[in-house]
Parts: sequence; C-alpha cells; structure tokens
Amino acid sequence: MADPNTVPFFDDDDAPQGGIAARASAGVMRSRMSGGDYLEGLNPEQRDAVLTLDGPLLVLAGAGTGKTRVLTTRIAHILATGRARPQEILAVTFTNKAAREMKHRIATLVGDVATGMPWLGTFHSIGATMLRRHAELAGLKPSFTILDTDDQIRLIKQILSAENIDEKRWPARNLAWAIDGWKNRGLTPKDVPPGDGALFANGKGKELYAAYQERLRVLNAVDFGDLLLEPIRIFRDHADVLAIYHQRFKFMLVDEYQDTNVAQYLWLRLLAQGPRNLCCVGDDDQSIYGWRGAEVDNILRFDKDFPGAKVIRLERNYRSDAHILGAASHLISHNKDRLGKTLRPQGEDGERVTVSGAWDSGEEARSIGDEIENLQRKGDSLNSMAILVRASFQMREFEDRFVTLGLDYRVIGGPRFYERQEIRDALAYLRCINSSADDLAFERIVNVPKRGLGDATVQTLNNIARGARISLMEAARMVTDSEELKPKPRESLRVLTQNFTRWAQAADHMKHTELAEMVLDESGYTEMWRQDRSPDAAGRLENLKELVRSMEQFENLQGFLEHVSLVMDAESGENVDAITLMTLHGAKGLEYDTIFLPGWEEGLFPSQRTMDEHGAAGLEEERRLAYVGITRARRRAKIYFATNRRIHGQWQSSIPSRFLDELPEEHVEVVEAPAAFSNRGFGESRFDRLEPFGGSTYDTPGWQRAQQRKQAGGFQERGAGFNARRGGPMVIEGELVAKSTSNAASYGIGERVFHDKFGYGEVLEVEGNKLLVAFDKAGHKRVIDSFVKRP
DNA sequence: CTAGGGCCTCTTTTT
DNA sequence: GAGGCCCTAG
Repeated sequence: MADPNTVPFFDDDDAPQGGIAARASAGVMRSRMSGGDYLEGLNPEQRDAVLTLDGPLLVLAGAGTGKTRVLTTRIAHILATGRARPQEILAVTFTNKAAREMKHRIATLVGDVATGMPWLGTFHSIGATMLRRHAELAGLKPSFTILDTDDQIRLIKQILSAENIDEKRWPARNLAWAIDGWKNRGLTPKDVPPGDGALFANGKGKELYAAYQERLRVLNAVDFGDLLLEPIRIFRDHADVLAIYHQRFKFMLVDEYQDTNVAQYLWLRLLAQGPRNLCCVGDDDQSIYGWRGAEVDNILRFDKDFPGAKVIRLERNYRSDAHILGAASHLISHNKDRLGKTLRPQGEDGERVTVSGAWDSGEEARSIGDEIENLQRKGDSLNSMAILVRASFQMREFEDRFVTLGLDYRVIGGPRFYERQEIRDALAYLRCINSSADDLAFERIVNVPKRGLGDATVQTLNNIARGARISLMEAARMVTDSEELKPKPRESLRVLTQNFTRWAQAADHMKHTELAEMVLDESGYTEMWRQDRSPDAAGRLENLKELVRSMEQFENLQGFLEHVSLVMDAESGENVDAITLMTLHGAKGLEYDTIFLPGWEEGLFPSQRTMDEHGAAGLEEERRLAYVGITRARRRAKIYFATNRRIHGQWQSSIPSRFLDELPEEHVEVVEAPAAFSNRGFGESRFDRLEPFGGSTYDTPGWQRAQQRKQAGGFQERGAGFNARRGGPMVIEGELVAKSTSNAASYGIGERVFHDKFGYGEVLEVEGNKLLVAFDKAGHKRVIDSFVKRP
C-alpha cells in the first residue's frame, strides 16, 4: 500500500520513492530487457495482449489462461519500452491480495521498479490516495478517517435513534446496506430515485442517507463507498483536477473488470478520457459480485463504452486438466447471459471430477479429512489443497475435524485480525490520538476498560457536543470544568482526557510503536485483559503484541491507520504447510492442485436467498460461483453433498444441488452415492421419505420446485425442467444421470460384502442405505451401502 | 452503573 | 448455536 504521504503527485521528480531512483533502475532494466525476453513463453494471444499498448483493449481471459501474467508482462513491457515511468501507470486490482501478487510478479520480471508504482492498488486504496490529495474539495480534512462496516453501523444506529426510528423494524444493517448500494451505483443522496429511497422507514431512506453523509462530514470521516464516490464528484466538478490525472496516467490497467460496479466504472471512464490507453482484463463467467453492485454489463458493453476497442480472447487454459475443464465448461454453458468462450485444455485428461454424498455435514468433513490424509500420504503437500465453501458457517465443521486430526489449516476471510475486538479497541485508542475528532473511536473506548462512564455520561457528552458542534473529546474536556456531571464520572473523564492530551503530545516525538505500547499500558487496556479469566484472554494479549509488531513496517501512525482501514487482512504464516479453508468468493484468482467443494445442496449452493432475491440472474451468478470453484483446481476437483445439514441449529434434510445434474457425465465420477441418488431407479431410500422439519427454510419456491422435480423422478424431465429457457425446453446431452459407480442399495441380510477399510464382512441389518455389517476383522460397523462392494 | 439471565434474530458472499 | 438486546437485581 502506498503511503499517502509519500505518493508523488504534483511533481514526481522530487518524490521520495518514485523519481530519480526509479528512473535509474528503469534504465538498467531497459538494457537488461532489451531483447524483450520477458515475452518468451507467451502464446500468440497473450503476446498480442501485451504488445497492444495504444487505445482501449479488452482482454477476455478465461480461468487459468494466464491473465495475471499478461497484466504483469504488459506493465513490464510499458516500462521496458520507456513508454511510461512507473508512476505514470495506473493499475487497479480488486483485492489487496491481487495487488500484492501483482507487485511481486512485476518485481520478478523487471526488478524492484514495481515498488515505485504508487498507483498500483485496489480501487479503494487508490481512491483514498486521491481523496486525501483533494480532501478540501469534498469538505474534508486530509486526515479524514475511513470507517469500516462496524463504525458505519454504529453511526447509523445513532442516526436512527435520533430520528426515533424503530430499530427492530428497520435494522441499521439494512440502511447501511442500502446506502452502500446507492454508493456503488454512484448515487449521492439527492440522486437517489424516490422509489428507492422509500424502501426504508416509510420513505425516509433518502433523508437518512443525507443525514448520514452530514454526520460523516462532521466526523471528518468517509466510508468505503465515498472513496470512489467523492473522487468521481471531484473529477466532475473540477476539470482542472481531472486534467492533472489525465496528464499523469499514460496507461491504465484494470484487473477483474467483470466485477466492477457502476461507481468504479464511472471513475474509470472519467480517468480514461485522457490518454485512452485503457486495458481491462476480465472474464464474464467469473462475475460473482453482483450482490455487491457489480455490473457484468460493464464488460459486456466494453466496446460500446470505448469505441474502437480491441478485444482479445485468451482461451488456452494452462491450469486444469481436461476433465476438470470439461466439467466446468459444461456447467457454465447452462448460463445464457455470457459472451461465450471455449476454454481449451493444454494438458492431459487427468482425473475426473468426483461427486460424493455424505449422510450429514459431519460425515462430509470426515471423508474430506480422510481424503486429505490419503493425498498427504501419497506425498501431496497441504499447501496444494484447498476447501472452498459457499458460506463461512460451513467452515466450523472442517476446523473441528482438522483440530481432531491434528491437520494444520489456515482460514482465509474468516474472522479477521483487524476485526477482533481487542484489535479494534486498541485501534480506537490510536485513532483518538491521531484525530481527536474521531467520535466513533472515542465512544468505543471511553469506557473500556470500565471507568464508570456509562450510557448516561456518554449521552450527556453527546448532547453537549451536538449543541456546541464540537467533538466528543472536546465536550469531555469542557465538562470536567463544569458541574454537569457527578464528581465520580467527572474525575474519571478528567483523567482520560488528560491522558489523551499527553499521548497526543507524545506522538510528535515518539516512535509510533512505543507510543502504542505506552497507550495500551497507561489506559489500563492490557491490564484489563490480564485480569480477565476467560480462556481467550491470553490470545488477545498476544494479538495486541502482534498489532504493535505489525506497526513497525509503517513510517508513522497515520500511515498505519490508513493501511488498517483499507487492508483488512493481515498476512499470516504463509510458510507453514497447511490446508486452506475459504469461501468460494475468496478463492477468486487462486489455484490449487486439489480442490474440495463441499455443500453442494439445494438452498445452500445455489443459495436459496440469492435465488429468492435475484431470481434467474441470481441462479446464474451462483452457477458462475460453481464454475469459479471447479476451475481453481489443477489436478483434482472433489465435490460433496450432504443429505442432512444443521441450519439455524436445526437439522434439515437436503437434496443435492441442481448443479450436480448439470455436470457432464463424461468428466465426472460419482464416487459414493448414498441417500440422494439411490432413489433413481434403485428403489426407495428412507431419506426420500424424510420430510423437512420446521418447514420455514424450505418453504420456498425453489425448494418446492426441487421437490416436484424429485417426485417427478425421471431424469429427462429434470433436465428439461432445469434447462427450460428462452421459452423452450433445452436438454443438454450427456449430463450426469445418477449413474453411481457403486452398486447402490439392495444388499440382502447375510450377504458378504467388502469394505476398503474394514475388509470382508457379513450384512446383519439393512436400513435404507445404511448397513450394519459384521466385519471379520473390524467387528460390527454401520456403513453406507455405497462404501461396500460385493466381493 | 454493572452483571447476569432470558429472549430474539439470524447466516451468504466483501472493499 | 451465538451474538445482540432488554430487563432486573444488586
């Protein structure tokens, strides 16, 4: 992340980082790379994408076609040919991870010049840098704070209660969501269409949005959406400012273009009016952020937005074996809104995608755990495997299992470091020091640790602050000289405000890490956790130490806080061999030898909620998510579904995802097919008779459709039902039709069977697809019929 | 003012 | 099954 204080902007030659040093190394690089050897190994399309520097260019890059390579090589090429200096290239990614990766790879190609690329980053971090440059044009001071979701919600709660709106009926979350949505669409309060604004609190949505923005200004704060929205406004209202950037950026590159929302699109389009050397890379089949306002349309109509745009397709897939690619391609072909690409595998067939059923989520976790250990025994590293879930609540089951097995794992995108309570508290102290007007931070820690300053006191402070239009901190200082509070809270407040004054002074001459330690100590914060008897207190103290340690990489407090608000992930232990656990969304852009995909059940994946809220478009997005999941795999993709899953703490029976039926038979192997597949021509299974309990979750159109299909039984009907679109049924040939490789069900009592793990045995009882078997060596076990064979 | 208990809702996905 | 909210007792 570029430190805002060192970003060269108005004059790059005196810039601390870019400038002379970068130019010198660019010269070195130019001679080193004069032969253009960085172009070696590129296929013709990739090469074309790298060499086409002038004018708008859209690179449609399917999964695993070397998208990042094209982007990084292109930047290297621009630098090597001297067409632009590092600080004249705007390169935008979606995630911090991607930005880091790109920096790293450019550095590998051309040396450390990339570190001198101040304008390589996420939309939000670049937006923040720009906004700090022109803060006054947005009515802000350059030191503005960036609120995260948590602060945002608390602020909105305050507004709602001030407006006497029943928070039960109109939860703050919803308004936050709505405001976010408006900002994603580039709408300021006055732009919100009346119908839209009416959605919240009987038509007050619009006003509340305005009130929220006003509060933000008073707090000298912005939220994530503002980081783009405000620059857009500035560009529109101040042609001179926009002109500076037009001169500045000779080349612009955008990664994951399919996931840009309207605001990002507007922002880009304004900037691209300059040199027009805009290169966007994306894949419409991997657009998975529609729920966050992403517009696939942006990519679909690129050539209209940027006339004369050249389009290059990358279709050679170097990542996945043919079976995996075949399965993924066929699945995604069920979507109708797509540009359409034909991914061509470059390697061998490899292993088929497997589909396995499990009795419940616990068994699913166990069998994945077993499989991991199998692969590990064969020499695969844990680093080469990942489990991708639809929703993060699915992770717990796996974590439990891995702890039991003693398998190392890492969670990406789980509860994050900077979102932990103790970290947020500590940060709140630092924020108060950095900016005494940070009311939200002040409110967070005013009574942490307990100082006898409860709601009543805070309420008083708030009244004073609002009345006098001052910050809470100032109000607190004032109140210690007055009689408005009882002696006890007054004294307590006096100590606190004096501390802050002292800390703020110390901040000028002290190293920020030492300052942090001092503050945490003197405020009694660390002491609070030392006294805490709960089991995780020690971990929290450890986290606080880690926080201070992580501050070292930053020059000052301000730089650190900026990093924290924008880069909400802390890099963690990459060098341990551990299996990765994350959501499908988090997996975008990553690849692993083996990918486990659990939870392919109707309602969970595709998500019922998405389908209810967004209908057919939602379903297509879910399907793209499935596509992203499968295409993360180089060698092995293993899909699982469970017949029973606990949702909201209640066991619910579930049926296999429709996506399973959309997989092509030729690339897929059904490994174990207990419950859900066994009714298809093999007689009845007890699970078919299980009615869902409660009914609330499944009392939905999607579920009912699924039930009907299930009752209809025949697979051709199913296929037709699923594929009905464009007005007529459309049956895709060769789909996965319940062909279990196991001779499922119908074992007789007394029959001899063989089990991979337990060996030979005799069937004692049959209950649906579950067998009680007396194994010769292993004793009596209950097993799923598909786990045994006839000897 | 705090602590503790009961009750409620909720669960996608993220910069 | 967990976190947030409200109420009551100290």
